[in-house]
Amino acid sequence: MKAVELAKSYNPKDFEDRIYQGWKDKGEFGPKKDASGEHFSVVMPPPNVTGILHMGHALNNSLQDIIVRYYRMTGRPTLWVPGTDHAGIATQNVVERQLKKEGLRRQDLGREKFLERTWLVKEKHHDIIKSQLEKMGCSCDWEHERFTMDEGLSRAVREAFVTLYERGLIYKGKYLVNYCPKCGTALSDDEVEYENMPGKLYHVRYPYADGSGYITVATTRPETMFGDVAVAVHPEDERYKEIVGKLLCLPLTDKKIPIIADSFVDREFGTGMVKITPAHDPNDWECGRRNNLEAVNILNPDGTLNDNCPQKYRNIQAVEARELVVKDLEDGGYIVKIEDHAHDVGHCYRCHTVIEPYLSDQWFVKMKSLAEKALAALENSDIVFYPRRWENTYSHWMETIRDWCISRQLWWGHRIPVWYCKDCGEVIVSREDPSCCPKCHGTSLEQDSDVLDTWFSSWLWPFSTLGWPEKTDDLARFFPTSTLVSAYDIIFFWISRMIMSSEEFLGQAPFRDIVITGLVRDIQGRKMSKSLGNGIDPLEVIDQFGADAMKFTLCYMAAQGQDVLIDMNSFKMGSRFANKIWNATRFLLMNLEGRNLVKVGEDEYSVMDKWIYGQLNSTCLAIRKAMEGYRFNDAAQSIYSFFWNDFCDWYIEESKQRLLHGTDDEKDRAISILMDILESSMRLMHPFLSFITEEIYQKLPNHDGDVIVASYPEYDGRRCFEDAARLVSSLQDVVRTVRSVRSNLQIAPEKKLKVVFRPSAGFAATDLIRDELVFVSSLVGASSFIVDSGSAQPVDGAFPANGLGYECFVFVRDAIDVDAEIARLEADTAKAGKSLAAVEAKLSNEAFIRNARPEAVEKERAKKAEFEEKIRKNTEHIALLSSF
RNA sequence: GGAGGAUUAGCUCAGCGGGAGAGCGCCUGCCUUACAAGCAGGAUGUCACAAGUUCAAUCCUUGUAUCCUCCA
Repeated sequence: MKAVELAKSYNPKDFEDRIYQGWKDKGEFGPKKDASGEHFSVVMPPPNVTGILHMGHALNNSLQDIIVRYYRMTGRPTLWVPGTDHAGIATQNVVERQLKKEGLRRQDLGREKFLERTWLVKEKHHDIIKSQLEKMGCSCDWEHERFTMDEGLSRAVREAFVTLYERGLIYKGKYLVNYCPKCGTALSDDEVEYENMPGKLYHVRYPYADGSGYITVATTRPETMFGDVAVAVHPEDERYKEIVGKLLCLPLTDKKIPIIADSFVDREFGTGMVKITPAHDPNDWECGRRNNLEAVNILNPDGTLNDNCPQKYRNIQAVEARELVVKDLEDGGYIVKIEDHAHDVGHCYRCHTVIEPYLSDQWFVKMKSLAEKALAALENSDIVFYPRRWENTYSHWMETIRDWCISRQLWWGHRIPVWYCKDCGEVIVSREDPSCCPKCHGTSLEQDSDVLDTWFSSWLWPFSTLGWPEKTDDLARFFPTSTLVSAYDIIFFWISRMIMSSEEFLGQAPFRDIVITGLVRDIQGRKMSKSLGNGIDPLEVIDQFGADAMKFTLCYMAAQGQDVLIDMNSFKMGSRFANKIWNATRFLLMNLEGRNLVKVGEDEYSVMDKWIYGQLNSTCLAIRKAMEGYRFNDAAQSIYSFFWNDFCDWYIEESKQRLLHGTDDEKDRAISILMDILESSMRLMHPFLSFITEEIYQKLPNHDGDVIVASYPEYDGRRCFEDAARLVSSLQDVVRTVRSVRSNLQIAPEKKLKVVFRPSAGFAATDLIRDELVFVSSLVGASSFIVDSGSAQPVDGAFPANGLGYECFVFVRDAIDVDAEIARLEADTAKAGKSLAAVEAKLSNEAFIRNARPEAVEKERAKKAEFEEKIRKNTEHIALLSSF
């Protein structure tokens, strides 16, 4: 057999793109036609089509890719559906910003032209996103790619809307919505972000209508007083019991408003009296509804005061009107005082403009019955969150859910499938575009101008992408999906709603396992954001370290649900590991020269062979368990320590003896086992380091097809080789002990010394050490390594060291720092003394002997013996050293 | 106001009812014929604080402190 040449250093750019293209060309990402068993399917949380993927996407998609590749290799029919989201407001904002640079508004183009332009922007950004996902190595099935405004998904949106309407779950109503004046649209409650901001609290006198004095109310927004319809006090507030029902004069107007009682009033806040402005405050809105109060809207859609206000203030922006109103109130003697007052102000989650509560016509979904089904799904364990603690958050949201405002005053999105007949006023809600009014047969129909909230399409994602409402094969085969991986910031927006829609339309949960990842933050724990400039571009990471290094590092750091704090340097970890894999492979492939691969039977295994196979085997088990619990960091750590610490540091090192100096037969057997482990390792590591393992796998003489579709190594209970594990562990201990002596004495590596190894009677690894004498000698730099089980060898003048069940004597004649070594031994003895005292205290405690598990007691006894031996030997060694 | 999370090595973080861990960083020595992106050795911790449960607590319970997030 010929050696295989590998480039001298690991350079992911040499092969990552090529490998990805190869997988794509061969159609490896789609579900195998002949795969059997339970399906495994995942839908990718669709990124906003106008966004560039950030590290959060990298984390999320890396984890999905790991899961998907893992299950694909276990042989299950596996599907990962990619796609993008039309992101109504965000995308429309992008296009409007472009227009603004050209001095245009969307109205100048008109709806149709504007949408044409938006589609172009969408296409461009979509291509960027797709190429980013490809660069990352995501093994999603591009044949199944979807976009929320695809024809099929649009049909699903209509089906959902009309079905809900038919079930009486959709209604249009006057409602106080969160209105973003900049985006010009209503927002759902969840799309409002609150931020504590400085403001003022104005204490204003409202005189009694009968002239008998005045009361004082506190408000942060005096300009809304023209919309006041009442002043409320707490019903149990003793101070104000007498005045409930009295009328007040609204200053600056000739309006009369009553004093009412409502328990939502906070008695401690301000004067304990609040003005009620139902059209401009959510709490007041609720209060107004409870008390049958009119809602007086005082704003125009552009944020100026309207005709419900006195002439003087009309058509002035609210902020300016406030100053004017305050001045007039002051002039009229109505202001008692003005205090600084910080309070939470709602901002648009897209453009961060201050939200204005605004009374308007909107479409809503009644959420109560939907939420009940979604809650039941959790109670029945149809869905499970990883980690579990998110289940509380989910239930709480479901229990306190409010109706969902789904209309948006935008152009980019799914048009609401409602038409109004201009002739008879009939409202038509239809799956198909109607050509005439079903009631009067008039043909002048006008479609509702609003579009639906983007989440109204993405909440259907797990089944709309599989063809729903059609009864497709995909739907039958891959629904419900298996696992959803998402960050916690969209549990409410998206995850919860998917569960509701799926329960409502398909009668089952859309997925079982919900994996909630942390957020990616910078090294100081701050969110990565454009304004801070602390973002890390995944493409830059890939450029610098490779996609495998990025994925492995993220996986290694993604402890269940914890935020991931990273900087550029973090990725060195994955990069070094990949380099290690590369070089270990390079070494092994070099050694193929002139060799024949042979089958080595289990009965021919050496202890070291058994050990490495056992380590491989237990790693398989560890990974399986980690994957089942979505403990990605555990899986990554298992792989890392197996490949690097076990395979490279010990097994390959041990093999070198035979590889370099063995007979042909020994060399053949050595390389055969090495190649076998390497081949298994590539399969084992492939989900976590996909490109490098494929690149290497293709070069292995013992490979079969592509690793991406190879079978995943399975745990085999019969191949644990626990005895070998114990023996090798002892051997490693001996090596470390001698090395430590040398290192402490600063003996140069090239200086070979005689070592006498003196095992105590019970030491199990004596035979192994005899068998591995050459290996052990080379590792400890011994000129001769004498196993002295009968204590026959003189050790006078040798430097002593002890370990678990043995002593070593290193023959070193050069000047050594005896004092330092004595000090070290004394410290060690003191530490052992402490440990011994603790153990003895335990053992002399009757309660411990009585109550503790027998194994625990046994272990303590063993520890006691161990510490005693250590102290005894240390004492001897100190004496020995003192005589130097 | 409610809920959740965090507090372990210099940094970022795992972990666990019975002898404190990883990566990075640091110190020392090595270019040992795969890898200096490497190898070997080493130092560093009242596991936030206080009570309780337990034979045994870094781990479980409660409280306190500090920090973070979400919801209202």
